[in-house]
Order: sequence, then structure tokens, then C-alpha cells
Amino acid sequence: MIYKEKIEFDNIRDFEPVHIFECGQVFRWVPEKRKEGEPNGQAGIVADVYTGFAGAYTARVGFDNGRLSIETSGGSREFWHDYFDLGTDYGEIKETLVKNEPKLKDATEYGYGIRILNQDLFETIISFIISQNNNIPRIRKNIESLCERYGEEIGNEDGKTLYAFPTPKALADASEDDLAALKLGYRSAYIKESARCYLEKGSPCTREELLNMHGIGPKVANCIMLFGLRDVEAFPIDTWVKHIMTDMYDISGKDVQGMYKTAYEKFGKYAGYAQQYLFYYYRDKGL
DNA sequence: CGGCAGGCGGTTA
DNA sequence: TAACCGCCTGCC
Repeated sequence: MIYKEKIEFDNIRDFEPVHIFECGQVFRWVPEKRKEGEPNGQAGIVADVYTGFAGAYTARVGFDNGRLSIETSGGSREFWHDYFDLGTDYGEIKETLVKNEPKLKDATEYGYGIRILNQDLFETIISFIISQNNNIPRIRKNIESLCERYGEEIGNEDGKTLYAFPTPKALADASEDDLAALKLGYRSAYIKESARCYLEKGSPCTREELLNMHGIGPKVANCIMLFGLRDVEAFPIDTWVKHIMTDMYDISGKDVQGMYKTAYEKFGKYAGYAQQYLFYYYRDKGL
């Protein structure tokens, strides 16, 4: 049993595992499979229990009636409090967003339990480099291949070996051929070079430093700012968000600058949260 | 077969 | 500096 510790938090509001783990911010959490005969949630996803990874730890996370229960291989209470952003009042965020832009009402109600996780920076960098021009099932698959090939073993559970996310050194030292074998496509060169840059120059902390890394452009940089550096003003514009901004504000799909401008006018300092509520709502609804 | 998936780097005008 | 274009891969 790898989940040897149990940490619980009570009276947690604005928390829903499906929303948190399926809103596109993170790729290594999966819904726990139900036994035959038990009902599933929407899209076959069990609403209450997920297993996955945070930093060097693996965990099984459940939520019921305000109680967040984390069975984990390790990590302090503070670590998990920070990871799930429990110190932030999402009720206030949603209220403020809707007050300033009533069009966000449906999206914030639909994804009411979204929280922006406090993820490891290096993992976020590599994960979003992989995400470019890619789809979610393959992004997940690519990341798991990378972990199996280059990550440290964490332990075993249910007959499966579990692996941590690779260290910067492990990826910087990876050979081109080995990376190519993982079917990462042209992203493998970006991964290797970014890992090397991370090792040599230290962890990036500004948008400019991120953009200087090979394979990181405006969209990926904004994702890293939002999910890895906790800059909740960052507003990543991907193909979905382009469609959404066109739909909501009649902005041309080519006018990305106009989209940034409108986002900051309408969503202000909470632009990053707004992006997550909108993305989750529209992707599930299919516009 | 072309088109697309949570784009980016490089080249061109 | 804006507009194209090719790109690994997999799935439709």
C-alpha cells in the first residue's frame, strides 16, 4: 500500500475533483475506476475519487460533503494545502468575476469546483511544451512515457510501478534517439533543450525568460505563468479560447491582441481564473 | 486522402 | 511585424 499517510481538510468549499482535474491544467490525475455495476458520473468519470501525482508524491484524493481526503505516499499537510490552493477564496473570485462580467455566470456555475493547482514549475514547463499542437489523450500518454522512461520509481500500487516526473538533469541528459522512441515528435528537441536551459540558467521566473526557452511561445508561456508560477492574471489563448472570445465578444479569430485586451478589460486581475471557467464550460458543452 | 489537436520556429515581404 | 508554412504523431 503506497498510500501510507492520510491527510484530511474539513469545511472546504468551491472544490470538485472532476472540475479540478479535467479542466486542462494538469495531466497526471485519473478518475479511479468503479467496480462493475456502480454508476459513473458524466462522461463515465467518477466524480469523487482521483489518483495521480503531485511533485514527488502520489495520492488518492476524495471529496465528500466538504471533506477533502488525501491518502498519499508523502508530503506535509502544508504541501497539500498549497497544492490544492486551499488558502484562496474561490467564492469571492467567482462573485467578483460575475459582477464585472455577467456573461461569466453560467461558466462559473458549471465549473464551480475549479481550483488552480500549485504545480511543480519544471513539470509544468515540460508538460505544456508537450501540449502544443497536440490533443489531451496523447499529451497524457506522452507524459506517462516520459515518466516511465526517465522518472524515479515511487513504488508499486495495484500491480503497477509508479514513476515521479523526471528531473531536469534526467531530461537534459536524455539521448535524441531515446526521446524520439517515445513518439514526442518535434517536441523532443524542445524538451531536451529546455531541460538543459533550466539546469544551466536556473528556474525561469518571468515571461521573458520563458519565451527565451526553445519551444515556448506566447500560449505555452502563459500556461506556465498561470499553472507553474501562479500568475493568475495570465490568460492563455489556445484554439478553444479563440473560439470562445469570438463567440462572446465577436472578436476576429486572427486578432489575438484584441483578445488579450478584452480579457484584461473584462476579467482584470482574475483573467487566469476566468480562462479556466470558460475553457472547462465551453469544452464540455462543445460551444 | 486531408484536417485537426490547448503552437512554435523560421522564413518571407 | 505580420503573414505564411512545415512539422511528429495519431485519430477521424
